[in-house]
Amino acid sequence: MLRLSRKGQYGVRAMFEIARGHGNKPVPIKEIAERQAVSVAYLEQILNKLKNGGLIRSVKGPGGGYVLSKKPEDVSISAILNELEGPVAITSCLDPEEGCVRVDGCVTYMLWKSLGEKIDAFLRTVTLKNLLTGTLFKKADKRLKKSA
Amino acid sequence: MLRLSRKGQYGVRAMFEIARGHGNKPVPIKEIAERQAVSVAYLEQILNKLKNGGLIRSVKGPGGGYVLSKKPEDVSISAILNELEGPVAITSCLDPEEGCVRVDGCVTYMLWKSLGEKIDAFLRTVTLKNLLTGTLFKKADKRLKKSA
DNA sequence: AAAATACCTTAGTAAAATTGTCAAGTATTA
DNA sequence: TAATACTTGACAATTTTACTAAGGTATTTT
Repeated sequence: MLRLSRKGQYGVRAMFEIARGHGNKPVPIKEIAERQAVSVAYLEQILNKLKNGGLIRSVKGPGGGYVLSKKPEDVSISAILNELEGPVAITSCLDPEEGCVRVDGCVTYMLWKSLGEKIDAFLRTVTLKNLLTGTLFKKADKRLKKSA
Repeated sequence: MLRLSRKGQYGVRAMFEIARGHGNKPVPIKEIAERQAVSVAYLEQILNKLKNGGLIRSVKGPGGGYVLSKKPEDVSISAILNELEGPVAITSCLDPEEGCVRVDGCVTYMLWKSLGEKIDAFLRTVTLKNLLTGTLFKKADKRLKKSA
């Protein structure tokens, strides 16, 4: 249950690939597609959304490709998934576009809302930098080093 | 993103209805269906799964219905959703039945695994009792009262 | 200038998952 | 023994996902 769509997964991995090239040359879409074994055409749709969201910029022409708009440590997984799939909304009544039908006495409303907030809070703490360095929990790691 | 299926939502609400009658008479399926505006036939499938999972028992004959197998405080949301939809598996590579294809260097593996664990940890802390009393965060509430 | 490279956009579509319905039962008790 | 209530399996409608296809635009190197 609660599975993330492949689009979201591809998006995060694509952002990771672009982040790897941060500071160097732009990363061409073809290269990303090969690494992920996804078609260029499909990846284009995904990167297009991320571009419209301002997370990446594109450089046209030979030698072109995609570049991060911000530093890797300033791009959270939450931001990426938000752009691709909208906000976390465990139930439709929590979706800003749909809204709750049965207003009266929705006992589970708070449950799903809380869960959604927990999830997003976690995803906001993880950035591309964390993926690059392999340290998922920055603060936890620092604490460990201090106490060691 | 990360939406829970209606089956899961109905299941939790149905368990809530059954929990409300805990200690009294069994709750007939017809009553649950009316409260939730779902067909009896569909609800039957859901309750059947929950019954096979040992979360509820059924009482046949006139005056019969469904009863909780355990006390409300011993039934977590995690247990309910697990029975209906299997374990939390953000990606297919984390699904026990599918497994990971690209074994080498899956940078996002830990990310999705950690997220899944966070989610399940939260859902294990919330029980039907919490829904009944309206106190989602038992411990947090107690702390607040103490410090007040 | 023109050819090559690479991004950009929209429309459509096949497969899979979801969300149910329907029919024909079986078990229990007033 | 009739009424109530649960049980099971098949299957159909709808929606979502995960793409493919096709044509276009922008930039740079030669």
